[in-house]
Amino acid sequence: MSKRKIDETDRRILTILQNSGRISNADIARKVGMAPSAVLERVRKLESKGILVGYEAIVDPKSVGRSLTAFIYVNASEGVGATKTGAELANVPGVLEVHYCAGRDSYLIKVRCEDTDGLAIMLGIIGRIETVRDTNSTIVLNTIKESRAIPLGEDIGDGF
Amino acid sequence: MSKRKIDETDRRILTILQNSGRISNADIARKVGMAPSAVLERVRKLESKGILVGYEAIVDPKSVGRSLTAFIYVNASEGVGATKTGAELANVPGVLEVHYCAGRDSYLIKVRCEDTDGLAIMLGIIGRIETVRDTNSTIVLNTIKESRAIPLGEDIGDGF
DNA sequence: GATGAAAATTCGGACTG
DNA sequence: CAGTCCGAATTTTCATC
Repeated sequence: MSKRKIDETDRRILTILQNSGRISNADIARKVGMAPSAVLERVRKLESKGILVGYEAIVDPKSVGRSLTAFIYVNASEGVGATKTGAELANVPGVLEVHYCAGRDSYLIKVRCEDTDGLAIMLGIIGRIETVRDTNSTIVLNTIKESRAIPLGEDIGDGF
Repeated sequence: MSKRKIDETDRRILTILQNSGRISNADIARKVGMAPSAVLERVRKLESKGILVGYEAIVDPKSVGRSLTAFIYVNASEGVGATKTGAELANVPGVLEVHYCAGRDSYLIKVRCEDTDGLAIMLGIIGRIETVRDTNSTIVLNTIKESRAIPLGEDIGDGF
């Protein structure tokens, strides 16, 4: 079995890639002070181990007519362990995240649409899912930070 | 002023990059059936227009000791328009998203930590921010979908 | 589209724990 | 010896015309 832990070099590579996913392999090598071939080997290994899952370009939502962000609690009437509602929610266009949450017995989803009219349309689509009982929306006025980059300082990711 | 609207080719390029941000320019060109130079020119233009904001590698949170995702409503006692609390929240390690929300007069933040102990530590840090009144946490049991990729079908991104 | 420069990729061999 | 790194050779891509 392969080692589970990643070392300091892996952390540096991952941090670089999290912040600029399209940087060239040669540039990563320069930054970490290693040969490009060695860096590439590590990246491939991180990918095959499932640590590096993928790469996403970040599109400005406002530029493509998705100015409004909202979080919606979706209360579902399905048996514990059922995942049908979650899968259906995930398929609704504009639904970016679907999380099943403790306590509330419901899903928390993150959506993007053009405006409040678009949100109303989405809520209509969601409300028409058979297992959905009701929804509770929170509209985002202003996003201060939005990232997927996980801090990888050795003190944080590893230490406790 | 440059054109605000993006055309079908831009949408195809953006969709490809959203799903595989590290694909080579030549491969994009093959997929859209254009010359690499033309594709590169479009990508550069999308970047300079602020439509393509950046590129992120996606790291599996569980692989780096961040298995627990939680959403926290943070109630702040600050004047309308003040952004200090939001900025402070954004600086807390493990806080990935900070949204200022309508209605609740509070921030909704998304955090990742190792476990419930780590969450307790984060809540302590957040609670120590002067303007923070109280917090309300929702722990994620299971994430069905999590993406930043915005659907760019012409019907959706453009049509209404 | 062509062309020189740069980068990605492959692979054998060396070094290390 | 398994894992990692280097460096040279080859293929591919990039950037500029």
